[in-house]
Amino acid sequence: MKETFGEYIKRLRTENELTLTQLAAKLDLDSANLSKIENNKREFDEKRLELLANVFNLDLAKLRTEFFSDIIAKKIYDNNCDSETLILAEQKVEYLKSKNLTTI
Amino acid sequence: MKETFGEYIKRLRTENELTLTQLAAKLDLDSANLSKIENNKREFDEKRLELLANVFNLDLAKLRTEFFSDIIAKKIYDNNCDSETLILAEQKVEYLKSKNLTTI
DNA sequence: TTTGACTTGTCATTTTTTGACAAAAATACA
DNA sequence: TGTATTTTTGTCAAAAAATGACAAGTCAAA
Repeated sequence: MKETFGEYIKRLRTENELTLTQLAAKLDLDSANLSKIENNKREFDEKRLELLANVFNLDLAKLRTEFFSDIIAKKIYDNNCDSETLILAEQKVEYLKSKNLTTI
Repeated sequence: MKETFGEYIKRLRTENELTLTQLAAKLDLDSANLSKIENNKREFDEKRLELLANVFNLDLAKLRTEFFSDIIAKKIYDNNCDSETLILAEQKVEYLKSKNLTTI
């Protein structure tokens, strides 16, 4: 079963026997805020992905996939989007690629 | 072939022979900003979806699907996310549903 | 009951988004 | 042509959202 990005960080942290304070320091983050991230009450900031990958020796590309899939899942979930949304999104990605569009 | 949400609005507008100014007024929006939306230089604001549906007599649910798929597609595209991202996202949506999680 | 680990609440600051307007560019058309 | 209309682009103050920081709370183990 999948987990949220916050739960993923928490698992990494506990498996590596780090306290919130210890990991927060490595991520240049307040431990209280890291707690919120782990409990899905704040978002992890994209700019810390590389740092996170280094701390736990993770593949950055995979971590990015975890991260962005999480953001997308939350958007779908929070807005009660129907099952077609992701299918349509995939088509639109292809369209954007084909047009080489510069979006906002 | 799919189109962006902005292009979709532009098509609706021109097919219905409205000027930017005319449609912008109906959407309570500055025509200059509507132009930017149509040209993928600004985002359409979710709060105007219902208004848009009314103006062109569209199904709001379908319009929402168009809208959110667009946002997701742009995120994927802008961040060069790999093809697994959407698959993972779908799994995470199921996970969120199963846990009835309240996200941010 | 003290200590360390974690959680929650709050708020000023920073960052991002939005609305609004001016002006330039493109288009239509007499 | 010249002029009116439409569309696009640039800019910026104001509004909204995200972030960092810190205080104070709970909880569990020693």
